Amino acid sequence: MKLSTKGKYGVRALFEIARQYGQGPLSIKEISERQKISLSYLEQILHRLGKAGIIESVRGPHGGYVLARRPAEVTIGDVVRALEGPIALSHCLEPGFGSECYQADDCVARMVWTKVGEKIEEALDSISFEHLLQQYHGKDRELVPGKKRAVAGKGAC
Amino acid sequence: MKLSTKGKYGVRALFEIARQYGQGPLSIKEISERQKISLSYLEQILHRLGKAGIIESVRGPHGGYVLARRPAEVTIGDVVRALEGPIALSHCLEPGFGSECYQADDCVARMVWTKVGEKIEEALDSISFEHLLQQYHGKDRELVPGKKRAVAGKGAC
DNA sequence: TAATACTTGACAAAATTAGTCAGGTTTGTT
DNA sequence: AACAAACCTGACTAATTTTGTCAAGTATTA
Ligand code: FES
Ligand code: FES
Repeated sequence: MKLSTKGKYGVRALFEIARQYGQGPLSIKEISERQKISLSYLEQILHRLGKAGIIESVRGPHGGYVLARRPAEVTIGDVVRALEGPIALSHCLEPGFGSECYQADDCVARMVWTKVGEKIEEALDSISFEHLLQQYHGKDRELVPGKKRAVAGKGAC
Repeated sequence: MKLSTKGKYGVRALFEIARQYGQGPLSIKEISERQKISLSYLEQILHRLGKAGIIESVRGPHGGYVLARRPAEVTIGDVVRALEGPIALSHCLEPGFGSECYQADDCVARMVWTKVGEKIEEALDSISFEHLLQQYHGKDRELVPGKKRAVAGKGAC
């Protein structure tokens, strides 16, 4: 039960874009540097978020990415669904699959994974980027000399 | 966000053991046949469940596995934790890791994945095998001639 | 004492994930 | 018009994890 890096990087990248909300586009290069995510990999991630309608791209010089909606209207769930596919704990609970599963009406486990999946969605959808921004601004952020910022190792959030 | 087969097979195997509760041990071979899970693979799974104190093994002829507690006291969460490790969406949220993460106090994502993780645990722990048994017995289980029973393909629950 | 059943650890095939790379195309600026 | 900044696309590969298999045990009881 781990999140893939796509989901984690996606949230961090989108957080940077959300932070910029109302102040023009943020370039992919800038995001890559601030969050220490490989530029090429980030392209894939942002592209998916674009296709999902969460962000919009502005081309040309001084272009970049912009949030497509207000931060309060973008949830962690939107990002996770866009990057990790639908929340279906088992393959046969995915949207199109239901009808194919010939033992659906005799499957004890179905109820279990369905219910847990619903709870996960609930939790993911209850957190918006507005919440993240509020939390971020609420914190003490003095620049102590030796203090490091977001360096994403393998295990980082 | 998928469950591994270990977790899914584990629940199905334990369901069979729970069904047998109070009627002596159920052999690994029997479970393997009823749920169509490879015997060798099942050994690994049951062994882990044993180490976690969820089941007990009875050796010798007519031996097998028995639930260590009443079905109502074994939850899906117990099984998932035993087979997939602690529910930590990100590596750095795992039990022993917290102190190592040097950016924990400056990590926006931490709150998100912690909260979602808690919700998942809540959902998993709210379902016991007693619930599964009740649901199972509540269903109409007539043996219609052509009807097939649990054949676990790759995508099955 | 033979048969049944659990125990352990090593190993390999398959699938997935994570990330790179090499080209594009679009668009604002000069 | 030309240039450069920035996004777009798809193919490709290395690393990791998952999913098992296999072999050689040890324990127990009919
Ligand atoms: S990276 Fe460790 S708390 Fe987020
Ligand atoms: S196997 Fe399809 S519903 Fe469970």
